[in-house]
Amino acid sequence: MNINFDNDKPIYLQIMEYIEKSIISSKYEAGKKIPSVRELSSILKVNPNTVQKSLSELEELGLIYTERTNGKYVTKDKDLIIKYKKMYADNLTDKYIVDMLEIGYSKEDINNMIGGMK
Amino acid sequence: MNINFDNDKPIYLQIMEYIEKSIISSKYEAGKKIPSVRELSSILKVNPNTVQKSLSELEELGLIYTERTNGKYVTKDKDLIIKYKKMYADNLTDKYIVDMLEIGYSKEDINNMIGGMK
Amino acid sequence: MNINFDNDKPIYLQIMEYIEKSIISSKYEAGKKIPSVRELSSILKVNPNTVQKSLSELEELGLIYTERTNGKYVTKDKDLIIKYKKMYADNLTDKYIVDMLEIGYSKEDINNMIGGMK
Amino acid sequence: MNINFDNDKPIYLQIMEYIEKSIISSKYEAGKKIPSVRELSSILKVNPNTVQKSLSELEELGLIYTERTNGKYVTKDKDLIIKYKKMYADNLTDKYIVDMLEIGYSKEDINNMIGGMK
DNA sequence: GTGGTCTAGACCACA
DNA sequence: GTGGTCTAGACCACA
Repeated sequence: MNINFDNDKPIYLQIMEYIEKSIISSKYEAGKKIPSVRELSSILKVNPNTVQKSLSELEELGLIYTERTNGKYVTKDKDLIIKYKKMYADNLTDKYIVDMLEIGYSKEDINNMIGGMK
Repeated sequence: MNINFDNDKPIYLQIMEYIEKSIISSKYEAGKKIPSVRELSSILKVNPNTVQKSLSELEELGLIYTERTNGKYVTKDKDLIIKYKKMYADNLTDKYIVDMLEIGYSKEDINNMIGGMK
Repeated sequence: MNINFDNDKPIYLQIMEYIEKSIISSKYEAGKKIPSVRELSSILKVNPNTVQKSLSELEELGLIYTERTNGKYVTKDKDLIIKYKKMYADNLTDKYIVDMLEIGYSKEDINNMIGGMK
Repeated sequence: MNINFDNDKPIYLQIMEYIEKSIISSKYEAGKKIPSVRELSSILKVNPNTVQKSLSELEELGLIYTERTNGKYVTKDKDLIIKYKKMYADNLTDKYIVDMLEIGYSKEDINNMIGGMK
């Protein structure tokens, strides 16, 4: 479960997305503690400041919260997680379809490609 | 036909992708002249150097070529354009499916979402 | 260890060639860090952007690689360096001989001139 | 006897060199008329102004001269041509040897490469 | 008018 | 401190 960082996007955003995905896919479960900044920074081989920034962003979204001196936790609000999960999937899908239409594929083409992947 | 620049990605890459899409969707046709650096830079409201960089990258891919003092043209090689179009669509599709699977959707879920969009 | 820039050739190409020569002659050794963009630009008295462009070209050749926020390094692939060295020498030699033949020197003349330099 | 123009060098210089070579190799003979600006520009597929500039430079070197309303001629001074030929060959040879030494070839290596070409 | 190169200099992400 | 991106703007070669 490694990140292959994309040189063309800020690392902190890529980490943020990585953790968001871990939450909405229940890899990090509601209410459970997430790895410490130090652990994450050593796993991901990035500077702790960078991890810190990613986590602050997620805290603003309400997906994690901090217990002082104790660590950071995934929100207990399962509905919120589900809401973000749905938003995330809808965004992916919309963006995917728009991109395909823009380069000249029809909805039927798309259905065939997706169906063919089964 | 505007670009809404995404702050989290270099502008030159976004322009590059925009023009690549214009080519593989035949908005810019094989062998035809593309707008000059100055035109593009004034349409897109970016510096000519930035456009220049985007176009250099596309030239490296072989999708455009330069006629000295005359302008830049879409490649005449239609097969190459088709190849890039196919690659582009495959990448979008693969990435979309992997992303969806990673956050916990099944292939059936995906088919439903895509089918539902019809 | 200076470059006398030739007015009739883009500076970035001359810098590129200068660094390529430094690498294939092992002045810059495999795997070692090369001077930073800022250092080079101050040594060579050119704009950092110009140096940047030269180094991008070398990166495309695979002769150097970038470590994010850390610096640029000569490739560790010694075979690649040797390959470029051989190519460079072969090109020089071929071009030299063709040029000499074109202006009317025979192979024997050339051998005499080269031999005479000993 | 075509020129493959090198994009990285002014065309007028490449043409100038091409004609200089034609003169010192006696392809254009001493005292003989050289092709007109129009002919050259149509052969080389470049703008007449560009050819004009190349010829002016050669005229400054004394290698050609203009007969008003009649055309341009190679100098009648055969010694001058020989002098330029020798200079040209010496320059090529010096530059070649310096380049090879700089990337780490010995004089012996060079002799072997040149000898091997026989 | 067209592309290409270059400079001065700012600002960003990251260590 | 390190590389990367971007702008404003100048100047060049060539048609």
